[in-house]
Amino acid sequence: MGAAKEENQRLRVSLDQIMKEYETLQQKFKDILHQQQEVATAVTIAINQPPNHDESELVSLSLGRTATTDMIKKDKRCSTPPIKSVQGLGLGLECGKYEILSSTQAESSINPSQDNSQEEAKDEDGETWTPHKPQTLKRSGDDPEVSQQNPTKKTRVSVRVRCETPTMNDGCQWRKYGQKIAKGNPCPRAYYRCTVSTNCPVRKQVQRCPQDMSILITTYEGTHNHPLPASATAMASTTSAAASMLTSGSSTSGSNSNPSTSSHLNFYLNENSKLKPIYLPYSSISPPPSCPTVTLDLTSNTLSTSSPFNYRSTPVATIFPPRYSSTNLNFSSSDSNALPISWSNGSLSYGKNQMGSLNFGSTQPQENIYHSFMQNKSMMATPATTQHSLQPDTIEAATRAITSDPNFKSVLQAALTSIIGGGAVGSQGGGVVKPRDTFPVFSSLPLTSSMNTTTFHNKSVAATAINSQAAGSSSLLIPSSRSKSTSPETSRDHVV
DNA sequence: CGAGTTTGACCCGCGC
DNA sequence: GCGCGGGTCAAACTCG
Repeated sequence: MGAAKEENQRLRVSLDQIMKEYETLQQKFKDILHQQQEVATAVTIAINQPPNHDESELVSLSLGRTATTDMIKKDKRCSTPPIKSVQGLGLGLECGKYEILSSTQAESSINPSQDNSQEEAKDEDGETWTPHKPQTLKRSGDDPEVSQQNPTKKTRVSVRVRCETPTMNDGCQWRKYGQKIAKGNPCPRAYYRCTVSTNCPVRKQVQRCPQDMSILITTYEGTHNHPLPASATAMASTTSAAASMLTSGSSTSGSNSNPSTSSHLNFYLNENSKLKPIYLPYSSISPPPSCPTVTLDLTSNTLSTSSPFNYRSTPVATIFPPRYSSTNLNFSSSDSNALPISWSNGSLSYGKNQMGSLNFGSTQPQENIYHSFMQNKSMMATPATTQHSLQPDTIEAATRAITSDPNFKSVLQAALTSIIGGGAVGSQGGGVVKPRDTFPVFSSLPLTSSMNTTTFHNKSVAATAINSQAAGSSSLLIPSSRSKSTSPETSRDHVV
């Protein structure tokens, strides 16, 4: 948040400066024009210098705003700096709108992500994993580099979630084709392939985390070559966004201090600033280094009952079918209109109803909350205690690192907006964040007071919120020991 | 009976 | 070249 505020301040200052220069230039231009009018005849001046031409030239100084000419006309001779400053600030806050707009345009015109192109080249010319493939603008210099690094490597997306069921319902149809006991993990690894389409190349591996049996690790690989069910779009979007992050943002940082060490970006959906990750850089499920992997870690295992947001203490019933436990990751849809998407992995769930509202809240009954809480507490005492605790400075450095990565921001933005927007994109006008169930990322936003009651007319607003939040929220933390020193070029695994 | 699961065998890449 | 381990195949089996 601090970084975002500073950036806002910088933008505001620069905008003010530009506006002053603009006014100065305008005044000079007026003077010149006036002098010319005095020297030349009134008729020739009127012909050679039509006012519109002048104004159109001035538009180019508008710092990338939409810069309608009528606005220039309004400002033409009487500048209104305060209003413009607000506009300029609004520009910064609404950059997500611009990006989403651009990405929407990109969806129809630009070939999605690098990994998709790789997979399409390798597998088949199927559809992309998701229409909500995030597009990070202006990173053309990155992707070719990535493609050179991994010309034929498939990008995997691993999702870690607390789930009691053997497999999580992500909306797709899967057929199990094999099972293997991996070395170092007593839990067997199951292999599934997508059966929505007969020749769909997408496969997934499901395995329990050896350190914490309640954690289900699902690794997706490949790109669907068929339209996805609505209930599967969210997961697909998320995973593809994460994969895109890996492929797009993996060439920006410097050298890796430890090439053999995977780089992990831990995105903890957690309201608690104290990070207690279950952090398994060398889990046996980790694929070989030849396969870059993004890990979506949704196993946030802390629960702060004193949290001001308290989103877990406001259970939202009937968001997902009751047959799923509180630790279930559920993308199934029990209603064609409603799309109950609940990542109720003990700390996060979200759902979108017909109104497109967004619930980042617990869906579990109170007694389950207690059990989950106790479970989480116990689990915090076992594997989490083996993790190194983060110092505030490292958290700050990590936050700075993560916020300095535009690829991550855009991808995270796209991922979350794809979830938030879901099927309502363009049709239902977005969602409403419920104040009490507000996802912690939203909660600590400076815009919270308005966002709590504001309909997301554009999913990008939420994306911008996420994006802004990424600048300093305690919900978004990185173990700095890795994020600072590792390079995505040589690090293939990313825990998000 | 068809669809899905199980499970041993097989293939293949990688490290030594 | 060999062994190991991950990934896949496919026949047998189960279930609705």
